[in-house]
Amino acid sequence: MNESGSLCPAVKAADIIGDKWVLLILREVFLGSTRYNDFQRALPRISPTVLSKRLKQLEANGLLVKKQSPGQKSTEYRLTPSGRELGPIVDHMATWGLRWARRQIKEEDYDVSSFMWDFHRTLNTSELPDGETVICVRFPDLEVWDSWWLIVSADLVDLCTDNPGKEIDLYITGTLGDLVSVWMGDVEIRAAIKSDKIRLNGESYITNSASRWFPQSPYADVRPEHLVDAQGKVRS
Amino acid sequence: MNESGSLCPAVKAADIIGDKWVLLILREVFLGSTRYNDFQRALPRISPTVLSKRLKQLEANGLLVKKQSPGQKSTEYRLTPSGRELGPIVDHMATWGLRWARRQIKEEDYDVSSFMWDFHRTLNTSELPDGETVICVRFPDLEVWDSWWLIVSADLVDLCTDNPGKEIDLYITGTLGDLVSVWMGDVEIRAAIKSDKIRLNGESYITNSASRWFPQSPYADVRPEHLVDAQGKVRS
DNA sequence: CAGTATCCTCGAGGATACTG
DNA sequence: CAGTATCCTCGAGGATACTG
Repeated sequence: MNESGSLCPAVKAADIIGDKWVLLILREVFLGSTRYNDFQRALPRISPTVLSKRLKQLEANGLLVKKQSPGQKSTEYRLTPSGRELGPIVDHMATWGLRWARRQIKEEDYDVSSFMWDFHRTLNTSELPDGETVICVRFPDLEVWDSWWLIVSADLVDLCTDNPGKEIDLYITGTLGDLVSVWMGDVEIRAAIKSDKIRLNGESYITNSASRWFPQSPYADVRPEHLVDAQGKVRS
Repeated sequence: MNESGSLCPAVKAADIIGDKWVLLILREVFLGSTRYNDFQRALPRISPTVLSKRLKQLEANGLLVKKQSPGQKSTEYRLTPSGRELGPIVDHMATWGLRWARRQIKEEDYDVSSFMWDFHRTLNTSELPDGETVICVRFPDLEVWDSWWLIVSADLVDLCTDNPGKEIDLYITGTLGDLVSVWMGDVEIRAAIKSDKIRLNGESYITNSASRWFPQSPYADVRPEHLVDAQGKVRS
């Protein structure tokens, strides 16, 4: 971006904001992130190099300013008036994504690693018993990365691809597609269990409360149709 | 784009529209372009490969549909409802560009070839005499591409980088920066001539009417401040 | 905490010629 | 007219380790 040398304002604007990461970084800023590590944490696997580069570009293009937080040594990225005026674009993009891109998501987009990352982040720990719960997720349809372990405590969910060697409290078994369907809210977990798409093996006090702790996308209950009516804003 | 495999709608949306060419192609569609060659003509040097690829992606992502025009053999790209909903984004982007990106345009963006391309497209031929007028533009500050020829007739302006060997009716001489300033509307042509930034040599009936035929950006008279008040829409 | 440095790969895209 | 095919280059970005 920014190398086209065009004198047309629209082309220039497309140069500046026509980039996936730029859009997502701006969205994070509007959602409240201000620091380098905020972005790194929030953005799915952006590399430090690319994040650094994009932040510099956003600064050079006058959408963000970098400043020291008063009294502290941490640096903050803040929106300039010019950047702030992109709010409607970012907002509209997120709304549009909710209304349309959801249907665009196809089987080939199901990447088990990013799914498991989302999955482990959205587990409702408060509905699981106190103490440590160890969950093993198994995908019989996959040849590699077919087993994952979640070590759940009150405030932390650890995701492992290697067997941690602990006693397993619960096994979740199902194809990637079926687990995604439930996670996305297209199929209810109870229905998936009933039709034997997903199997839960473990203590009944865990399996019986599945509909309360089973992870779901933040957008799972936002059906596109609802969104249209409600004109809802997007929060991640 | 589209390879991230993310299940987050906002990321998916950024994947789909977070691309310079996608944004510019959509803008063209909103401005009325429907055919491959329309886009090729309107978009500054998009290569046929990239244009073809982006159109396919836009189709695959459900923003455009490709169809045969009835009774004819030409194919048209038309907006789907999903694509149509991106109108506000494209509109806002163009407005934003007008308000902010104009100031972002820096000396290093001045590429003489793209400037001359814009320059030759915006020459007001109707204010020049009937018949052929040959104009030579010279940039004393450039070492390469320092001379350009425009062969102007009523309905056609030809841009050449080689001396066509015709008799020159008018010489325009000035630095790239000064010519850009006038073209962008930051400096009036009469003022530039008065201060000797730009020199016109030729028949007085041409030089005297410079303010009528001298090329200007379509955005030259849209001062950012005006745009704020008027909430104007962008037309290229 | 907020990045930079380094190395490496691969694929995007430019140029050009060609085609139903 | 609406693209495709081919070839080539170069630079974007991933991974990883390191730093004031």
